[in-house]
Amino acid sequence: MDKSTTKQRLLDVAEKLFADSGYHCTSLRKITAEAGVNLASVSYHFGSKEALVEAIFERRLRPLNEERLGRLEAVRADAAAAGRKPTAEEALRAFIEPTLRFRDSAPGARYFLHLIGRALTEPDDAVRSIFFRMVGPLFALLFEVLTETLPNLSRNQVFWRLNFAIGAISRCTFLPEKLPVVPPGVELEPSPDLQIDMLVGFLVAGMEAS
Amino acid sequence: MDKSTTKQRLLDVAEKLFADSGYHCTSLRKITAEAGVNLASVSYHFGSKEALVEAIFERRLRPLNEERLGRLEAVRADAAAAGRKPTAEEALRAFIEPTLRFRDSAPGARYFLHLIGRALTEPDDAVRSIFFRMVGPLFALLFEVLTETLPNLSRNQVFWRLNFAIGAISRCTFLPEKLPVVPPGVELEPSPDLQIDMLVGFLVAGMEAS
DNA sequence: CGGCAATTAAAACAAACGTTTGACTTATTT
DNA sequence: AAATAAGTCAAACGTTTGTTTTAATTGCCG
Repeated sequence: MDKSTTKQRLLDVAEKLFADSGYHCTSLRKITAEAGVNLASVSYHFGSKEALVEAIFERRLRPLNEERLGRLEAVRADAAAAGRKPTAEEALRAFIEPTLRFRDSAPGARYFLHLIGRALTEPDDAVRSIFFRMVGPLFALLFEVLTETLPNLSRNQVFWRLNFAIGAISRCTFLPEKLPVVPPGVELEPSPDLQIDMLVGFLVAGMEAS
Repeated sequence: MDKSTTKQRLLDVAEKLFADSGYHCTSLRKITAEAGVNLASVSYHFGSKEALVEAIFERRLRPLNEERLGRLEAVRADAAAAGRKPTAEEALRAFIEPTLRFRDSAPGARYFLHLIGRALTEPDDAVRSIFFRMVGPLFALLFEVLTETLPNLSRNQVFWRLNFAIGAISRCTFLPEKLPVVPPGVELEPSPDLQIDMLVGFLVAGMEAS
Protein backbone atom coordinates (compact mmCIF):
# COMPACT_ATOMS: atom_id res chain seq x y z
CA MET A 1 0.00 0.00 0.00
CA ASP A 2 2.83 2.41 0.82
CA LYS A 3 4.51 1.95 -2.51
CA SER A 4 1.46 2.64 -4.62
CA THR A 5 0.84 6.07 -6.00
CA THR A 6 -1.32 8.68 -4.38
CA LYS A 7 -3.95 8.29 -7.05
CA GLN A 8 -4.32 4.56 -6.53
CA ARG A 9 -4.30 4.86 -2.76
CA LEU A 10 -7.14 7.34 -3.08
CA LEU A 11 -9.11 4.97 -5.28
CA ASP A 12 -8.57 2.04 -2.93
CA VAL A 13 -9.32 3.85 0.30
CA ALA A 14 -12.27 5.80 -1.05
CA GLU A 15 -13.75 2.61 -2.45
CA LYS A 16 -13.60 0.99 0.94
CA LEU A 17 -14.94 3.99 2.85
CA PHE A 18 -17.71 4.69 0.36
CA ALA A 19 -18.72 1.05 0.65
CA ASP A 20 -18.69 1.19 4.44
CA SER A 21 -20.47 4.47 5.03
CA GLY A 22 -21.90 5.64 1.72
CA TYR A 23 -21.00 8.57 -0.46
CA HIS A 24 -22.33 11.45 1.61
CA CYS A 25 -21.31 10.11 5.00
CA THR A 26 -17.70 9.80 3.84
CA SER A 27 -15.80 13.08 3.75
CA LEU A 28 -12.72 13.77 1.67
CA ARG A 29 -10.93 14.47 4.92
CA LYS A 30 -11.60 10.94 6.18
CA ILE A 31 -10.46 9.48 2.87
CA THR A 32 -7.26 11.47 2.59
CA ALA A 33 -6.44 10.96 6.25
CA GLU A 34 -6.79 7.18 6.02
CA ALA A 35 -4.89 7.15 2.74
CA GLY A 36 -2.13 9.23 4.28
CA VAL A 37 -2.23 11.81 1.53
CA ASN A 38 -3.00 15.49 1.37
CA LEU A 39 -6.57 16.75 1.21
CA ALA A 40 -5.97 18.72 -1.97
CA SER A 41 -4.77 15.66 -3.85
CA VAL A 42 -8.36 14.64 -4.58
CA SER A 43 -8.90 17.88 -6.39
CA TYR A 44 -5.57 17.57 -8.15
CA HIS A 45 -5.90 13.99 -9.37
CA PHE A 46 -9.63 13.75 -9.98
CA GLY A 47 -11.08 17.25 -9.90
CA SER A 48 -13.87 16.68 -7.44
CA LYS A 49 -15.42 14.20 -5.03
CA GLU A 50 -17.97 13.23 -7.64
CA ALA A 51 -15.27 12.60 -10.24
CA LEU A 52 -13.52 10.41 -7.66
CA VAL A 53 -16.51 8.14 -7.19
CA GLU A 54 -16.98 8.05 -10.93
CA ALA A 55 -13.40 6.89 -11.35
CA ILE A 56 -14.04 4.18 -8.78
CA PHE A 57 -17.07 2.95 -10.70
CA GLU A 58 -15.18 3.18 -13.97
CA ARG A 59 -12.24 1.14 -12.74
CA ARG A 60 -14.23 -1.86 -11.54
CA LEU A 61 -17.49 -1.71 -13.42
CA ARG A 62 -16.12 -1.37 -16.93
CA PRO A 63 -14.31 -4.73 -17.01
CA LEU A 64 -17.11 -6.42 -15.05
CA ASN A 65 -19.74 -5.14 -17.44
CA GLU A 66 -17.72 -6.17 -20.46
CA GLU A 67 -17.50 -9.69 -19.09
CA ARG A 68 -21.24 -9.85 -18.40
CA LEU A 69 -22.09 -8.39 -21.79
CA GLY A 70 -19.80 -10.87 -23.50
CA ARG A 71 -21.29 -13.79 -21.62
CA LEU A 72 -24.82 -12.66 -22.44
CA GLU A 73 -24.05 -12.26 -26.13
CA ALA A 74 -22.38 -15.65 -26.12
CA VAL A 75 -25.51 -17.22 -24.63
CA ARG A 76 -27.54 -15.67 -27.40
CA ALA A 77 -25.11 -16.69 -30.12
CA ASP A 78 -24.71 -20.25 -28.88
CA ALA A 79 -28.44 -20.77 -28.77
CA ALA A 80 -28.89 -19.29 -32.22
CA ALA A 81 -26.13 -21.49 -33.61
CA ALA A 82 -27.90 -24.53 -32.15
CA GLY A 83 -31.20 -23.38 -33.59
CA ARG A 84 -32.91 -22.96 -30.23
CA LYS A 85 -33.80 -20.28 -27.74
CA PRO A 86 -31.55 -19.60 -24.77
CA THR A 87 -32.81 -20.76 -21.39
CA ALA A 88 -33.54 -18.49 -18.47
CA GLU A 89 -30.84 -20.24 -16.48
CA GLU A 90 -28.24 -19.53 -19.14
CA ALA A 91 -29.19 -15.85 -19.23
CA LEU A 92 -29.22 -15.50 -15.46
CA ARG A 93 -25.94 -17.34 -15.02
CA ALA A 94 -24.30 -15.10 -17.61
CA PHE A 95 -25.16 -12.16 -15.40
CA ILE A 96 -24.82 -13.66 -11.94
CA GLU A 97 -21.67 -15.75 -12.16
CA PRO A 98 -19.32 -12.89 -13.08
CA THR A 99 -21.03 -10.70 -10.52
CA LEU A 100 -20.70 -12.97 -7.53
CA ARG A 101 -17.29 -14.36 -8.46
CA PHE A 102 -16.11 -10.79 -8.72
CA ARG A 103 -15.93 -10.60 -4.93
CA ASP A 104 -12.73 -12.65 -4.71
CA SER A 105 -11.28 -11.54 -8.04
CA ALA A 106 -9.10 -8.77 -6.64
CA PRO A 107 -8.21 -7.14 -3.32
CA GLY A 108 -10.82 -4.52 -2.60
CA ALA A 109 -13.29 -5.94 -5.09
CA ARG A 110 -15.56 -7.00 -2.22
CA TYR A 111 -15.81 -3.37 -1.15
CA PHE A 112 -16.84 -2.38 -4.61
CA LEU A 113 -19.58 -4.99 -4.60
CA HIS A 114 -20.82 -3.43 -1.41
CA LEU A 115 -20.82 -0.09 -3.15
CA ILE A 116 -22.90 -1.17 -6.14
CA GLY A 117 -25.25 -3.01 -3.81
CA ARG A 118 -26.24 0.40 -2.55
CA ALA A 119 -26.16 2.11 -5.93
CA LEU A 120 -29.71 1.13 -6.88
CA THR A 121 -31.06 3.21 -4.00
CA GLU A 122 -28.35 5.85 -3.90
CA PRO A 123 -29.92 9.11 -2.69
CA ASP A 124 -27.55 11.37 -4.61
CA ASP A 125 -28.83 11.95 -8.11
CA ALA A 126 -25.41 12.47 -9.64
CA VAL A 127 -23.93 9.31 -8.15
CA ARG A 128 -26.94 7.19 -9.09
CA SER A 129 -26.79 8.56 -12.61
CA ILE A 130 -23.18 7.51 -12.95
CA PHE A 131 -24.11 3.96 -12.02
CA PHE A 132 -27.25 3.81 -14.13
CA ARG A 133 -25.43 5.12 -17.17
CA MET A 134 -22.87 2.33 -16.87
CA VAL A 135 -25.28 -0.54 -16.32
CA GLY A 136 -28.10 0.64 -18.57
CA PRO A 137 -27.04 -1.19 -21.75
CA LEU A 138 -26.35 -4.36 -19.77
CA PHE A 139 -29.78 -4.34 -18.16
CA ALA A 140 -31.37 -3.66 -21.52
CA LEU A 141 -29.65 -6.66 -23.10
CA LEU A 142 -30.53 -8.89 -20.16
CA PHE A 143 -34.14 -7.82 -20.53
CA GLU A 144 -34.13 -8.60 -24.26
CA VAL A 145 -32.61 -12.05 -23.78
CA LEU A 146 -35.09 -12.86 -21.03
CA THR A 147 -38.03 -11.89 -23.22
CA GLU A 148 -36.73 -14.40 -25.76
CA THR A 149 -36.34 -17.13 -23.19
CA LEU A 150 -39.81 -16.60 -21.74
CA PRO A 151 -42.16 -16.18 -24.70
CA ASN A 152 -45.23 -16.89 -22.60
CA LEU A 153 -44.71 -13.78 -20.49
CA SER A 154 -45.66 -10.25 -21.42
CA ARG A 155 -42.95 -7.64 -21.55
CA ASN A 156 -44.42 -6.14 -18.42
CA GLN A 157 -44.17 -9.45 -16.60
CA VAL A 158 -40.59 -9.95 -17.72
CA PHE A 159 -39.72 -6.43 -16.66
CA TRP A 160 -41.05 -6.93 -13.17
CA ARG A 161 -39.58 -10.38 -12.71
CA LEU A 162 -36.24 -8.98 -13.81
CA ASN A 163 -36.67 -6.26 -11.23
CA PHE A 164 -37.38 -8.85 -8.57
CA ALA A 165 -34.28 -10.73 -9.63
CA ILE A 166 -32.13 -7.62 -9.46
CA GLY A 167 -33.40 -6.96 -5.96
CA ALA A 168 -32.55 -10.50 -4.92
CA ILE A 169 -29.09 -10.30 -6.46
CA SER A 170 -28.41 -7.01 -4.70
CA ARG A 171 -28.95 -8.78 -1.37
CA CYS A 172 -25.87 -10.85 -2.19
CA THR A 173 -23.70 -7.88 -3.08
CA PHE A 174 -24.77 -5.89 -0.07
CA LEU A 175 -25.50 -7.43 3.31
CA PRO A 176 -25.15 -4.83 6.06
CA GLU A 177 -22.95 -5.83 8.95
CA LYS A 178 -25.78 -5.26 11.41
CA LEU A 179 -28.69 -7.36 10.21
CA PRO A 180 -32.13 -7.10 11.82
CA VAL A 181 -31.97 -10.81 12.60
CA VAL A 182 -29.36 -13.46 12.06
CA PRO A 183 -30.68 -16.89 13.09
CA PRO A 184 -28.14 -19.43 14.30
CA GLY A 185 -26.69 -21.75 11.72
CA VAL A 186 -26.64 -19.35 8.79
CA GLU A 187 -23.57 -18.65 6.70
CA LEU A 188 -23.35 -14.91 6.16
CA GLU A 189 -20.61 -15.20 3.56
CA PRO A 190 -21.00 -18.40 1.57
CA SER A 191 -18.55 -19.30 -1.19
CA PRO A 192 -19.36 -17.65 -4.51
CA ASP A 193 -20.25 -21.00 -6.07
CA LEU A 194 -22.67 -21.92 -3.31
CA GLN A 195 -24.24 -18.50 -3.41
CA ILE A 196 -24.57 -18.70 -7.19
CA ASP A 197 -26.35 -22.04 -6.95
CA MET A 198 -28.75 -20.79 -4.28
CA LEU A 199 -29.48 -17.63 -6.21
CA VAL A 200 -29.87 -19.24 -9.63
CA GLY A 201 -32.08 -21.99 -8.26
CA PHE A 202 -34.33 -19.43 -6.65
CA LEU A 203 -34.47 -17.04 -9.59
CA VAL A 204 -34.94 -19.59 -12.38
CA ALA A 205 -37.93 -21.01 -10.53
CA GLY A 206 -39.35 -17.54 -10.04
CA MET A 207 -38.71 -16.49 -13.61
CA GLU A 208 -40.31 -19.57 -15.10
CA ALA A 209 -43.27 -19.63 -12.72
CA SER A 210 -46.51 -20.09 -14.61
CA MET B 1 -52.16 21.36 5.06
CA ASP B 2 -52.34 24.88 6.40
CA LYS B 3 -54.65 23.95 9.20
CA SER B 4 -52.55 21.12 10.52
CA THR B 5 -50.14 21.69 13.34
CA THR B 6 -46.48 22.47 12.93
CA LYS B 7 -45.54 19.04 14.23
CA GLN B 8 -47.66 17.19 11.70
CA ARG B 9 -46.57 19.40 8.85
CA LEU B 10 -42.99 18.61 9.74
CA LEU B 11 -43.71 14.87 9.75
CA ASP B 12 -45.49 15.02 6.40
CA VAL B 13 -42.98 17.21 4.61
CA ALA B 14 -39.93 15.48 6.03
CA GLU B 15 -41.33 12.10 5.08
CA LYS B 16 -41.71 13.22 1.49
CA LEU B 17 -38.31 14.90 1.26
CA PHE B 18 -36.48 12.06 2.97
CA ALA B 19 -38.15 9.69 0.52
CA ASP B 20 -37.16 11.83 -2.45
CA SER B 21 -33.59 12.64 -1.59
CA GLY B 22 -32.57 10.48 1.34
CA TYR B 23 -31.77 11.40 4.91
CA HIS B 24 -28.43 13.09 4.51
CA CYS B 25 -29.23 14.95 1.30
CA THR B 26 -32.23 16.59 2.95
CA SER B 27 -31.39 19.47 5.26
CA LEU B 28 -33.60 20.74 8.04
CA ARG B 29 -33.69 24.06 6.24
CA LYS B 30 -35.27 22.49 3.15
CA ILE B 31 -37.81 20.72 5.32
CA THR B 32 -38.81 23.72 7.40
CA ALA B 33 -38.89 26.00 4.38
CA GLU B 34 -41.20 23.69 2.43
CA ALA B 35 -43.33 23.14 5.51
CA GLY B 36 -43.53 26.89 6.07
CA VAL B 37 -42.38 26.64 9.66
CA ASN B 38 -39.42 27.92 11.59
CA LEU B 39 -36.11 26.12 11.53
CA ALA B 40 -35.95 25.77 15.30
CA SER B 41 -39.29 23.98 15.44
CA VAL B 42 -37.61 20.69 14.60
CA SER B 43 -35.49 21.01 17.68
CA TYR B 44 -38.48 22.09 19.74
CA HIS B 45 -40.92 19.38 18.71
CA PHE B 46 -38.60 16.45 18.16
CA GLY B 47 -35.23 17.30 19.64
CA SER B 48 -33.03 16.49 16.66
CA LYS B 49 -33.01 15.51 13.01
CA GLU B 50 -32.49 11.89 13.98
CA ALA B 51 -35.45 11.97 16.36
CA LEU B 52 -37.53 13.42 13.54
CA VAL B 53 -36.83 10.53 11.22
CA GLU B 54 -37.43 8.12 14.08
CA ALA B 55 -40.85 9.69 14.64
CA ILE B 56 -41.59 9.27 10.95
CA PHE B 57 -40.73 5.59 11.12
CA GLU B 58 -42.68 5.19 14.31
CA ARG B 59 -45.83 6.78 12.94
CA ARG B 60 -46.13 4.57 9.87
CA LEU B 61 -44.17 1.46 10.67
CA ARG B 62 -45.76 0.64 14.01
CA PRO B 63 -49.30 0.07 12.68
CA LEU B 64 -47.97 -1.59 9.52
CA ASN B 65 -45.83 -3.98 11.51
CA GLU B 66 -48.65 -4.80 13.88
CA GLU B 67 -50.82 -5.72 10.93
CA ARG B 68 -48.13 -7.91 9.39
CA LEU B 69 -47.36 -9.56 12.71
CA GLY B 70 -51.04 -10.23 13.29
CA ARG B 71 -51.49 -11.72 9.84
CA LEU B 72 -48.42 -13.92 10.27
CA GLU B 73 -49.57 -15.20 13.64
CA ALA B 74 -53.01 -15.84 12.21
CA VAL B 75 -51.49 -17.91 9.42
CA ARG B 76 -49.69 -19.95 12.00
CA ALA B 77 -52.75 -20.34 14.24
CA ASP B 78 -55.09 -21.22 11.39
CA ALA B 79 -52.79 -23.91 10.12
CA ALA B 80 -52.32 -25.32 13.62
CA ALA B 81 -56.07 -25.35 14.18
CA ALA B 82 -56.49 -27.30 10.96
CA GLY B 83 -53.75 -29.71 11.94
CA ARG B 84 -51.46 -28.81 9.05
CA LYS B 85 -48.45 -26.69 8.29
CA PRO B 86 -48.87 -23.23 6.80
CA THR B 87 -47.93 -22.85 3.15
CA ALA B 88 -45.21 -20.59 1.84
CA GLU B 89 -47.80 -18.60 -0.07
CA GLU B 90 -49.80 -17.95 3.09
CA ALA B 91 -46.71 -16.75 4.92
CA LEU B 92 -45.54 -14.55 2.06
CA ARG B 93 -48.98 -13.05 1.49
CA ALA B 94 -49.28 -12.23 5.17
CA PHE B 95 -46.18 -10.10 4.79
CA ILE B 96 -46.59 -8.77 1.26
CA GLU B 97 -50.27 -7.85 1.06
CA PRO B 98 -50.26 -5.32 3.90
CA THR B 99 -46.97 -3.95 2.62
CA LEU B 100 -48.00 -3.28 -0.95
CA ARG B 101 -51.55 -2.22 -0.13
CA PHE B 102 -50.08 0.26 2.29
CA ARG B 103 -49.19 2.53 -0.63
CA ASP B 104 -52.76 3.73 -1.13
CA SER B 105 -53.84 3.46 2.50
CA ALA B 106 -53.20 7.09 3.38
CA PRO B 107 -51.96 10.33 1.82
CA GLY B 108 -48.19 10.32 2.02
CA ALA B 109 -47.99 6.59 2.65
CA ARG B 110 -46.40 6.09 -0.76
CA TYR B 111 -43.55 8.38 0.29
CA PHE B 112 -42.98 6.31 3.37
CA LEU B 113 -42.80 3.14 1.29
CA HIS B 114 -40.12 4.86 -0.74
CA LEU B 115 -38.31 5.62 2.48
CA ILE B 116 -38.27 2.06 3.80
CA GLY B 117 -37.30 0.83 0.34
CA ARG B 118 -34.03 2.58 0.94
CA ALA B 119 -33.73 1.68 4.61
CA LEU B 120 -32.10 -1.71 3.97
CA THR B 121 -29.07 0.01 2.47
CA GLU B 122 -29.21 3.24 4.45
CA PRO B 123 -25.65 4.53 4.86
CA ASP B 124 -26.26 6.22 8.20
CA ASP B 125 -25.78 3.76 11.05
CA ALA B 126 -28.22 5.47 13.36
CA VAL B 127 -31.03 5.65 10.82
CA ARG B 128 -30.54 2.07 9.72
CA SER B 129 -30.55 0.95 13.34
CA ILE B 130 -33.90 2.64 13.91
CA PHE B 131 -35.38 0.70 11.01
CA PHE B 132 -33.78 -2.61 11.89
CA ARG B 133 -34.89 -2.38 15.49
CA MET B 134 -38.48 -1.94 14.35
CA VAL B 135 -38.58 -4.72 11.77
CA GLY B 136 -36.31 -7.20 13.55
CA PRO B 137 -39.05 -9.15 15.39
CA LEU B 138 -41.18 -9.24 12.25
CA PHE B 139 -38.37 -10.66 10.14
CA ALA B 140 -37.60 -13.17 12.86
CA LEU B 141 -41.18 -14.43 12.91
CA LEU B 142 -41.34 -14.58 9.13
CA PHE B 143 -38.17 -16.63 9.14
CA GLU B 144 -39.58 -19.03 11.73
CA VAL B 145 -42.82 -19.53 9.85
CA LEU B 146 -40.97 -20.11 6.59
CA THR B 147 -38.76 -22.76 8.18
CA GLU B 148 -41.96 -24.56 9.19
CA THR B 149 -43.45 -24.31 5.72
CA LEU B 150 -40.29 -25.56 4.00
CA PRO B 151 -39.08 -28.52 6.06
CA ASN B 152 -36.88 -29.79 3.24
CA LEU B 153 -34.68 -26.72 3.35
CA SER B 154 -31.87 -26.06 5.78
CA ARG B 155 -32.07 -22.98 7.95
CA ASN B 156 -29.28 -21.49 5.89
CA GLN B 157 -31.24 -22.00 2.69
CA VAL B 158 -34.38 -20.50 4.18
CA PHE B 159 -32.37 -17.54 5.44
CA TRP B 160 -30.93 -16.79 2.04
CA ARG B 161 -34.16 -17.34 0.16
CA LEU B 162 -35.85 -14.99 2.58
CA ASN B 163 -33.12 -12.49 1.87
CA PHE B 164 -33.71 -12.86 -1.85
CA ALA B 165 -37.41 -12.33 -1.26
CA ILE B 166 -36.81 -9.21 0.78
CA GLY B 167 -34.65 -7.83 -1.98
CA ALA B 168 -37.36 -8.51 -4.53
CA ILE B 169 -40.03 -6.93 -2.36
CA SER B 170 -37.92 -3.85 -1.84
CA ARG B 171 -37.93 -3.31 -5.61
CA CYS B 172 -41.67 -2.77 -5.33
CA THR B 173 -41.44 -0.28 -2.50
CA PHE B 174 -38.65 1.68 -4.13
CA LEU B 175 -38.34 2.20 -7.85
CA PRO B 176 -36.18 5.26 -8.59
CA GLU B 177 -37.74 7.77 -10.94
CA LYS B 178 -34.80 7.51 -13.33
CA LEU B 179 -34.40 3.84 -14.14
CA PRO B 180 -31.40 2.55 -16.11
CA VAL B 181 -33.79 1.15 -18.70
CA VAL B 182 -37.55 1.24 -19.10
CA PRO B 183 -38.65 -0.83 -22.09
CA PRO B 184 -41.86 0.20 -23.85
CA GLY B 185 -45.05 -1.40 -22.65
CA VAL B 186 -44.18 -1.73 -18.98
CA GLU B 187 -46.38 -0.43 -16.19
CA LEU B 188 -44.17 1.33 -13.67
CA GLU B 189 -46.91 1.61 -11.07
CA PRO B 190 -49.24 -1.37 -11.28
CA SER B 191 -52.21 -1.68 -8.97
CA PRO B 192 -51.35 -3.16 -5.59
CA ASP B 193 -53.33 -6.33 -6.35
CA LEU B 194 -51.57 -6.92 -9.65
CA GLN B 195 -48.20 -6.26 -8.09
CA ILE B 196 -49.00 -8.62 -5.24
CA ASP B 197 -49.92 -11.38 -7.65
CA MET B 198 -46.77 -10.91 -9.70
CA LEU B 199 -44.60 -10.83 -6.62
CA VAL B 200 -46.20 -13.75 -4.81
CA GLY B 201 -46.16 -15.90 -7.93
CA PHE B 202 -42.47 -15.21 -8.37
CA LEU B 203 -41.48 -15.67 -4.76
CA VAL B 204 -43.51 -18.80 -4.00
CA ALA B 205 -41.92 -20.53 -6.95
CA GLY B 206 -38.48 -19.44 -5.82
CA MET B 207 -39.08 -20.38 -2.21
CA GLU B 208 -40.36 -23.85 -3.08
CA ALA B 209 -37.74 -24.58 -5.73
CA SER B 210 -36.20 -27.99 -5.22
C1' DC C 1 -58.41 41.50 31.93
C1' DG C 2 -54.04 39.56 33.61
C1' DG C 3 -50.68 35.99 33.80
C1' DC C 4 -48.55 31.88 32.74
C1' DA C 5 -47.19 28.28 29.74
C1' DA C 6 -46.71 26.76 25.06
C1' DT C 7 -45.20 27.89 20.70
C1' DT C 8 -42.96 30.48 17.09
C1' DA C 9 -39.54 33.71 15.38
C1' DA C 10 -35.00 35.60 14.18
C1' DA C 11 -30.34 35.31 14.90
C1' DA C 12 -26.20 33.35 15.98
C1' DC C 13 -23.37 29.22 17.16
C1' DA C 14 -19.46 26.06 16.35
C1' DA C 15 -18.29 22.40 13.41
C1' DA C 16 -17.71 20.21 9.07
C1' DC C 17 -17.97 20.29 4.29
C1' DG C 18 -15.80 20.49 -0.75
C1' DT C 19 -12.83 23.37 -2.97
C1' DT C 20 -9.05 26.71 -3.96
C1' DT C 21 -4.81 29.03 -3.33
C1' DG C 22 0.10 29.77 -3.47
C1' DA C 23 4.39 28.23 -1.90
C1' DC C 24 7.36 24.34 -1.77
C1' DT C 25 9.47 19.93 -3.24
C1' DT C 26 10.36 16.33 -6.41
C1' DA C 27 10.81 14.48 -11.03
C1' DT C 28 11.50 14.88 -15.91
C1' DT C 29 13.22 17.07 -19.89
C1' DT C 30 16.32 19.89 -22.68
C1' DA D 1 23.12 22.11 -14.94
C1' DA D 2 19.25 24.81 -16.01
C1' DA D 3 14.43 24.84 -16.99
C1' DT D 4 10.02 23.06 -17.13
C1' DA D 5 6.58 20.06 -15.49
C1' DA D 6 4.34 17.25 -11.96
C1' DG D 7 3.14 16.53 -7.49
C1' DT D 8 2.61 17.64 -2.56
C1' DC D 9 1.74 20.56 1.27
C1' DA D 10 -0.43 23.57 4.93
C1' DA D 11 -3.70 27.01 5.19
C1' DA D 12 -7.66 29.34 4.23
C1' DC D 13 -11.83 30.05 1.36
C1' DG D 14 -16.94 30.56 1.48
C1' DT D 15 -20.87 27.79 2.30
C1' DT D 16 -23.82 24.72 4.58
C1' DT D 17 -24.83 21.79 8.27
C1' DG D 18 -27.53 20.67 12.89
C1' DT D 19 -28.20 22.89 16.98
C1' DT D 20 -28.82 26.55 20.52
C1' DT D 21 -30.14 30.92 22.34
C1' DT D 22 -33.04 34.69 23.39
C1' DA D 23 -36.88 37.39 22.43
C1' DA D 24 -41.54 37.89 20.67
C1' DT D 25 -45.94 35.98 20.13
C1' DT D 26 -49.83 33.14 20.74
C1' DG D 27 -53.44 30.59 23.24
C1' DC D 28 -55.63 29.29 27.32
C1' DC D 29 -57.30 29.46 32.13
C1' DG D 30 -58.51 31.81 36.35
